[in-house]
Amino acid sequence: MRKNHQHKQCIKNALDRAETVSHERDIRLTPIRKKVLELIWQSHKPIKAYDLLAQLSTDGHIEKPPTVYRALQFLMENHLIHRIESCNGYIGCEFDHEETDSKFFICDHCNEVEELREPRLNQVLSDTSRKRGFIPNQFTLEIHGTCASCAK
Amino acid sequence: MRKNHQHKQCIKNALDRAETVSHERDIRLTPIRKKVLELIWQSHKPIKAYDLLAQLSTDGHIEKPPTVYRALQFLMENHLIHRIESCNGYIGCEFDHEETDSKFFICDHCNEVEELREPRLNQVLSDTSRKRGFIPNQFTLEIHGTCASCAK
DNA sequence: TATAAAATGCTATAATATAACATTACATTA
DNA sequence: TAATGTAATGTTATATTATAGCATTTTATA
Repeated sequence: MRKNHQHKQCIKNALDRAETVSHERDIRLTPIRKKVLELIWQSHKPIKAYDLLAQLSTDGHIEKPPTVYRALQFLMENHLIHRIESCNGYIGCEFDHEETDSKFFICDHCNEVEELREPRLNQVLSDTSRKRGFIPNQFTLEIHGTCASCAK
Repeated sequence: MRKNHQHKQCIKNALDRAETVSHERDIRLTPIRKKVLELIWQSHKPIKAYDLLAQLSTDGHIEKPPTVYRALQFLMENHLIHRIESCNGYIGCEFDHEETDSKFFICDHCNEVEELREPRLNQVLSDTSRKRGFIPNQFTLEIHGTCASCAK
């Protein structure tokens, strides 16, 4: 669990940032998309598509899978969220980046995820690739283990 | 596509190695498990569970999903194959390692996958983790891009 | 051989994701 | 502002990936 962390503010920052980049890029953060983004930001644990679907549904109205998958696709294309492959879940993007990289620490105790931005690491990954004649296009790094709080 | 590569020999090496470690570790490489491993080694592209299932089935007998998923689980637990998360597919393990690391180059043109063993990279990943107070347990790295053959 | 453990067989179903087409909302410009 | 094209959403159906649970068979060993 993250310490020293005002999560309400964290959510607000994320949504504000999303609004900002949407204006900048002239893309449409529609109510559905914004709601999905907000639900994803409720925690720092990856959330699954069908959990989002359940939370989007109300007594009067049950959302259908394509609704949430389309919103997820939009949010991923615009680098506002990432998919955590090893969890089949989705997480808010913590950085304002354009690259498609996806690098995370995933705590197997509390399930929280922390995004990793480390230019030096990207450099090492690039170098390692090129040394092998491989032209990298996207790095997906998922480091499972125990986070600082859980290790105490 | 890999060059300078005698794939029949490559398959044979892999299966021989599997036999050897099975004896060493006193685990049972049963006919089903061996057949699945052999099918996985037919290429260096990740193969999907239901494609394996189809190939295991004959005119007279259709295999059921648990059969293949159990074989896959056994092979993964014993580090004989890896799951490529970003492809929902399975690939033969190219190294004789005990760690649970899973590090790959994945060519988005020919779909071939090459496993990466690079102690220095592991060191960097470990260091980066520990610097953040994260105790790593398993690295999953999937580098998508263009392989040397396809780049020519 | 008797027995326990491991492996396999089998049915059903859960969990994740997309195709295809209809409808509605929005943006642009005639 | 009406006409039009594009983007977004609604809806139904279905594809894909994976596991639970229990019965039966095989294997290892007492």
